[in-house]
Amino acid sequence: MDVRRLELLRELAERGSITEVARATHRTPSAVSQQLRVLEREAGLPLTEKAGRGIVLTDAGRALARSATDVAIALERADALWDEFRHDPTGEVSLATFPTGGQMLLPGVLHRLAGQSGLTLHASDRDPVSEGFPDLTNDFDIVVAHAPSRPPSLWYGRGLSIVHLITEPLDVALPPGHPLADQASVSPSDLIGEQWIGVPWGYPFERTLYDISAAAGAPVNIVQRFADTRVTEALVSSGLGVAILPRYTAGGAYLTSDSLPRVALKPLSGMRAERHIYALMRPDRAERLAVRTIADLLRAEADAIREANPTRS
Amino acid sequence: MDVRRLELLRELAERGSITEVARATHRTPSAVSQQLRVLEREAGLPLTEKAGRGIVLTDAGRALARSATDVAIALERADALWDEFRHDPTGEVSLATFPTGGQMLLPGVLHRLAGQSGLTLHASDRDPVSEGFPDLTNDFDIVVAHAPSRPPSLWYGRGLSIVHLITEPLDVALPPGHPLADQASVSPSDLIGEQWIGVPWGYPFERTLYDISAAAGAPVNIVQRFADTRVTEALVSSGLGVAILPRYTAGGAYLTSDSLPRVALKPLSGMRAERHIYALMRPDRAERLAVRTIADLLRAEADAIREANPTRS
DNA sequence: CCTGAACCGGTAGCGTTCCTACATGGACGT
DNA sequence: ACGTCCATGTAGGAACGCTACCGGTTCAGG
Repeated sequence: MDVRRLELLRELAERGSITEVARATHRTPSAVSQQLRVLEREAGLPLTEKAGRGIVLTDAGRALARSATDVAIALERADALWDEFRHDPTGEVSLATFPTGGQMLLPGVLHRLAGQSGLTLHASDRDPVSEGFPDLTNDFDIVVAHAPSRPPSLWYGRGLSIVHLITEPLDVALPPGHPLADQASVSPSDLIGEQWIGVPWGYPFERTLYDISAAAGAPVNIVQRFADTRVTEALVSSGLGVAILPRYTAGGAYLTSDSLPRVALKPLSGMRAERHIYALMRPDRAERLAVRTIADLLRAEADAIREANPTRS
Repeated sequence: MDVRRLELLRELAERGSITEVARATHRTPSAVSQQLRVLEREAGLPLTEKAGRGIVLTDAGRALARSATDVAIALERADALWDEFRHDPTGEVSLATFPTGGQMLLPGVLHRLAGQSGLTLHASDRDPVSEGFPDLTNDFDIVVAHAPSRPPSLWYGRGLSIVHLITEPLDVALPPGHPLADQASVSPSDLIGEQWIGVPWGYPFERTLYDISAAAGAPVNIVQRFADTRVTEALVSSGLGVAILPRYTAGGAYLTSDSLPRVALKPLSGMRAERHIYALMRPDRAERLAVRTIADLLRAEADAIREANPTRS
């Protein structure tokens, strides 16, 4: 039983097709197929079965793939151990984040990282359009994701390592001269009749809009829908409506001219409106010293942001 | 970082010399040396250093070897998992035991095993002369050992898997017509003045003789010393002295003629006299389904023996 | 119904890897 | 000083895993 073969089985379990595994591991599909065939012969029972054009794992195959994860974890832990012996968290770490998460965390992380030479972070942003955001952990060491509720139950089933980074309040963004802008906080009933700048269907903050609607007992009137909070913020700033925006990322430095007015962020009273930001990692990758270092930096930066913003719920 | 190389490092940590590792893994010393050299180059720091004719591991080498154990455990667990999927605890298990341990447990275990075909047990006995009994775990899947005290602290340091099988009382063996043979139990002071059949220096029960001597406040008079309990028992049976014998193994069926009288076993009162019997396994080997099956049989047989002998402490 | 796309699997051949056989060199004991 | 033991180099051979290429199957669309 070879570890490399087990690793292939594991990739197959996570990616679902031999071609995808081949692409991810820089091999030919034929090579992958051959190795899996050898593994199956060693196992003595079928690990895959045909399903249409592709194949699916049998129960035995899935179980074996799970144990392959434990092997990978032990291996990466050994790797990390001797990295520690060299005091050398060197290497490359890839990171994917949703846009506002990167905006909030990456500047600080990269500044902290400037001290640590030899450790390079390749970050890129992805739109959290699809529900398959956790799938990115197959291709990135760290995936910064967010969810409205505390434990994203869907993620646990995949055995992902989950690090909670920060809980970010979702505020109501108002134009500067808005009547409600003088209040310390606004309640859902205050907002009846407002025009809303929302997000596209299925996007993150939609749930909060529903909650407001339910709490106020009146529908929210969504006149525009944008995925990019910069657009939303520009519209709110121009007095075209109100919106839900995350507290630590809205009102930032991305307005082109300093003379332009910003938005007023007001906490929502009488209801819970927040999003939880997590770092997701495949458990084997989470063992790498370089990955753990970056994860620690992310958490440190998130803590700094939380402390710099006094709680005014 | 290859698993096979890590495994070699682990073997080196346990066996101490490249030649021994080569012999154990059916390779040439040169091959072992080459692979360790590659591993060292990958690690980027020295794993071994010369010591006289041989080599010793550096601290880093030992640490890496420890993590290699975790990898081996994960691998064996995967192996066992798919054995379970096939409902097939097949394979060969090697076992080493001290003589009376084998006498007590092996007949029952082998009978129980007769039902399970495809699983073969290769057992052999070793004299527990040396202190290096746990070293046998390198060459045997299961080592049945005994110790006078509860947790043999020396064994824990090696990270061995330890399964407690049974606590066997150590009784006083008396000739059938001996004056004390009518009592339910005998105390150390009862035994003052007796002639003892002991064990060679450093052998298991010697400590109990010391304890008796201390409790009685008088020295014990050891006139003969034998390692084999059959000899001891034959002498006691002939009225040539008394001895300490383990309750479940003494008085057995190994007297040649049925007409010969046996010995009377009397519990020692007023002091603790017992030995603890354990199954020792290297943790990776302990994961194998076949090994676990045999270990379970050992424990079942030990439980049966304990229940068949009512406690009359 | 036929065609094209997507995917899995088989075969031949090549490159890499890892082992053996043999030889070298240092450390220890007699 | 010599033999022994142990680790470690070098050359060659065998095995393994990959690529390139081809065939078979399934499914969607005209």
